[in-house]
Amino acid sequence: MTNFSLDDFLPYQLAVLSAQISNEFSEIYSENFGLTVPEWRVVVHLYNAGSVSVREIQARVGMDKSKVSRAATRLKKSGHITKETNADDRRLLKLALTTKGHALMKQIIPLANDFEDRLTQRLGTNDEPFRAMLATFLKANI
Amino acid sequence: MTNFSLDDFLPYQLAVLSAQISNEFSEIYSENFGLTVPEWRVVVHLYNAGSVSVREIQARVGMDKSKVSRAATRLKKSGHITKETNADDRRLLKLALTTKGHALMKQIIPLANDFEDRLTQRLGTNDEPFRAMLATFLKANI
DNA sequence: ACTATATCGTTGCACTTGCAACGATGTCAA
DNA sequence: TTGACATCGTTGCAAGTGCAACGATATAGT
Repeated sequence: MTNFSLDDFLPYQLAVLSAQISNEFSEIYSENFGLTVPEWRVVVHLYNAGSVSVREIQARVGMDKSKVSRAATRLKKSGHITKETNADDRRLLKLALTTKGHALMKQIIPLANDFEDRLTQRLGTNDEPFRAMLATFLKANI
Repeated sequence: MTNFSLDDFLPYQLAVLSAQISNEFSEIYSENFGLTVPEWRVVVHLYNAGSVSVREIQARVGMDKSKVSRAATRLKKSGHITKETNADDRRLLKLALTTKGHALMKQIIPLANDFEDRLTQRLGTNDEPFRAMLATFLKANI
């Protein structure tokens, strides 16, 4: 009697869609540059925000601080970022891109933009309401 | 010069949105019924499809077969499903809900529907184009 | 100055994950 | 029938995850 179709269930649909897209995109920065998803997020945020703490990245990109910390450790080892302690508050770190990290971003950004263009075409969501909904939701939930 | 905002990047937006929703919904079946996400997906599919193999679940709900296998092991231990070998092809399993598993679904379905209603209200996506896009994309990519 | 409390980033731990390899079973061609 | 190959579900393993606990540092009240 009671019917329920997983295919039509919005949380499931979003999960599948998101996982699919995330996998496709991660191939770009994984295969070409050896980055993981958390590393990618950290690098992007540093590119935008300059020198920031682990805590700030955690708050802004929705990752646990241990995830940020470990991504930062790997990124430092690979030479893409530096880690200094903040002189004003020595509990804080100052993460920042190195020249190498910056060069990396310069390479990835065009690829990311291309990917997004192709994606919006595929989804047919170049029109605004969908994107506006996403932006509103994200701002409301961060 | 080259600018790039993670907040406006569609794959990132979808990932955050999906993770947020998935966490919220998983609280329902996790706290109330002790299910994990893979277990939930297996149970739902069995509820719809009756008796099916691991392979079929893997194909239909987008999970690795090891994930399905482990979820099935846990679900059998908790008494929600049975595992028999298919007599016609003894490589295959026949997974099926027990009475207990069926009763579980009867309890969860209303909660899932309520959750989805509240979610579509929150997102303001009760209108069709967004859902149609999702459905089209999923069918095209499975 | 001193104690209690809060915050920051790291780490230990148990758990999950994806992937490859495996044994078991089935298929098909010679 | 036999042998080569494909498919199914499970498992070993390395890596990633969330969470709690920790040491180090800062803040506030007395």
